[in-house]
Parts: sequence; C-alpha cells; structure tokens
Amino acid sequence: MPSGSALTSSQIQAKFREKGLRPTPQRYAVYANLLERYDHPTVEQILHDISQVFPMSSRATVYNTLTVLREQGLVREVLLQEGVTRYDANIASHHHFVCTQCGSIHDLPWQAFPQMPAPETLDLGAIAPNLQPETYEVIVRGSRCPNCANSPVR
Amino acid sequence: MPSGSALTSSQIQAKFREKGLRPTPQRYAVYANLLERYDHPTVEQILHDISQVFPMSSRATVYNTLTVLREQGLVREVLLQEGVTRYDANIASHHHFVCTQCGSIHDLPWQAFPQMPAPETLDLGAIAPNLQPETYEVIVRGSRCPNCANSPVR
DNA sequence: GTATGAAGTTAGAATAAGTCTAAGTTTGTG
DNA sequence: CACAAACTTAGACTTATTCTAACTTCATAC
Repeated sequence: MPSGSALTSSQIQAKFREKGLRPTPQRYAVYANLLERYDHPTVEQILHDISQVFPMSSRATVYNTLTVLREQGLVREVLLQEGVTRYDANIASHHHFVCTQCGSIHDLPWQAFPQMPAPETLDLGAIAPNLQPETYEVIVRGSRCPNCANSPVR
Repeated sequence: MPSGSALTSSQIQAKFREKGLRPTPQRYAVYANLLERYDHPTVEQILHDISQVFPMSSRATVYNTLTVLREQGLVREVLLQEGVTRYDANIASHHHFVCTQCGSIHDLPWQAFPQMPAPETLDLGAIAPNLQPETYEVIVRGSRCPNCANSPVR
C-alpha cells in the first residue's frame, strides 16, 4: 500500500488546515503524490511527476512545500544516498532497507525487529546516561530487493 | 579514544600496501587524520586540518583518497546530514546518535542494543524472505549530547 | 642507474542539489 | 471588497562533488 495511507482529497485539505497551511494546488499535488507512491522520491522525481498533472510548479515551490510539510510532521526526509535528499510520507515508525545492488530503498515494518523497544521507551542510560533519545530506526543494507530479485546483477 | 585505534605510521603504511595502495603523503595525512579524531568530519574539515600540516593537498585528492579508502574498506561514509557526506575510520560495527540540538554525530557501541543480533546473523526471512541483509546499524536521534550537555539550548 | 608506464596529484572547470531574491499572485479575514 | 500575510515563481546564486587534462612520482625491467 502507498506510503502512509491513501487519503481522500478532502482529508488532505483538512490536514493542511489543521496544521495552519493554506491548501494550495501545488502543496496538494506534492503531498498527494508522496502519499500515493511506494518509493522514496527525490525532489526531481516529485517535480517531474506533478508536472504531468500540474505543469506550473516551480522547483522552489517543491522545496518550500517539502520543508513546511516536514516542519508540520506530515513527511520526513530520508538520507540514505549520497548527495540527494529523499522524502517519505509514511511518518509511522518503521525501518529501511537499502539495496546495495540497485540503490533502491524499501520500508521494513517496525515489527521486523520485535526485540527492539518502542521509540518512546528507548533508554540508553546504561551506555550514555545523559543522552535523551527521541526516535530511532534501523538501517539494513543488503541485496536481492524485490526490484533485483528477477534481474540479479551478475 | 580515536575512531578506530591509533595506528603507528608504519602500521598505516603497511595497511596501504596490503590493499595495493601506494602510501603517498596525501593519503597518509587523510587516513591518519580520520583515525585520530572522534567526530565524523566532512571533506572540507579534513582538508582544512591536513592543510595545517601538509599544505599541498588539493580538494580533488581528498575526494579521491576517501573514495579509494572506502573501496578498500578502510573508512566508511556517514550519511546523517543533508547535503554533506561525512567519513568515519571506525569500521567496526557500531551505531550512531544524531543530536537534534547541535547536529553532531556520536558513535554508540554495538552493545547499546544487546538484544540485536550480530550483523552476519540478521535474518529478515519472516518479513521479507528474499532480502539478503549484509550489514545494519541503528540511528538514534535525540538531544543532550555531550557537546550540548553543558550549554543547553533554551 | 635510467627509461618507462601506471598510479597519483593538481588547479580549475563543470555539474547538480539546494537556497535565496525580488517581484508578482492568491486568499482568508475584517 | 480591501488588504496584509501567505504563497508561488523564474532565475540567480551557493556549495558539495565530479571531471579533465596536464604534470609528478615511483616501482620495475632493462
């Protein structure tokens, strides 16, 4: 299923108002695009996609939009590749798998590591008494992701 | 203690030869600098540091050097900040803490998560049968790192 | 010892992600 | 319906990184 959950158009608009954001067509296009996809697109990919539907969107607006959506906690950034920031509308706790064959990024459900505590209950006291953890995630790197499974690198 | 372990000059040279790398002064300076520091410097910081000691080092050489050191498994990159790649000479398995107050990055020992399996024994079979995990790490984000502990953001 | 070529270094040009600017447009509120 | 604040825009700018082409170093073979 798409990254967060499929939201209806009016649910998206409501979310914007809730956060004090004017529901402009550009913001709508960016957020809806992120919500409906499985991958973790770059700004360039989002811009390309929404240009099909909504040709008048400037690069700066996509950057601005992603910044405010992040500040409001509607999306998060994914830093797993050198040089580019990717975005994810799935804000529920989850982990990531980075494919070393093709570079793609896949979500892993939180329960992939049942032995790990909930983010709020993480306690590093035994290791570093002063640190105040807030969130965490596991990054797994490896091969044979769904994209590669059928066309292995030889 | 510094990131990996303090190596003597001849140990560093030996490591280079072992990997088939010519032990040039520039490479020596980059690797020795990375080995002796606690943080996770950017290329710019490394270049600045080694310029004190060895003024004739070009930016391109630092990039080249870090690339070959990475290919040979002597250093690894750390992607935890937007827009810049940082480097780490500690290649033993460990986790990272990113301070949301000051942005600094700290190593967490592997034993910070005693419930997690060794990298080689990680099995995601129950979740995603085809994935072939190779390495993993935990990224913790939070506040009150050692740098901030004494000068909290108000 | 010296010739040779592969490996390494260099400065600076080129690229690409992301930010800034200044001017114009939209829109919620009074 | 007026107005200010919020948004958007194109394009200039900045900054991290890569590329290029010429130069230097050095291990090896003679």
